[in-house]
Amino acid sequence: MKSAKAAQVAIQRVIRAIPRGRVASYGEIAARAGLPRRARLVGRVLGESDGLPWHRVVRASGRSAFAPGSRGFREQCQRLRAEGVVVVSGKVDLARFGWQRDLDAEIWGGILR
DNA sequence: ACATTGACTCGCG
DNA sequence: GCGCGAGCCAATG
Repeated sequence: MKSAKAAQVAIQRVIRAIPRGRVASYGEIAARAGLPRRARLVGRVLGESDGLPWHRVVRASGRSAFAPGSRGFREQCQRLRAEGVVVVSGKVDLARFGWQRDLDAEIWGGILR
């Protein structure tokens, strides 16, 4: 049973699991929800559901999915910075704040060893 | 059933 | 880094 509703629930669950101070891409979320190639579906669910940490979801490039300067764009940058995420030129460094691509430990571990 | 529409992604130039 | 085109797929009319 792979109903659309089941997919929606799976996606919501994954998004709620994104740690504070971290971000994840649409494709990443879809994959983690067991729905490869469903990035657009993630966007749809975000728009229809509320109560989700939508601001922690960005494009694969690290940029916001909202148009630069738009309401949602500014709101997202603001919320992210509020939880410690560094946003440079409307972009997040996935190597440092990406959820899955958590190179943080390895990078610093290597330098500070 | 067909066409359009995206909070997307990737490869090319 | 930016624009373009192609691939993608559920929802909508």
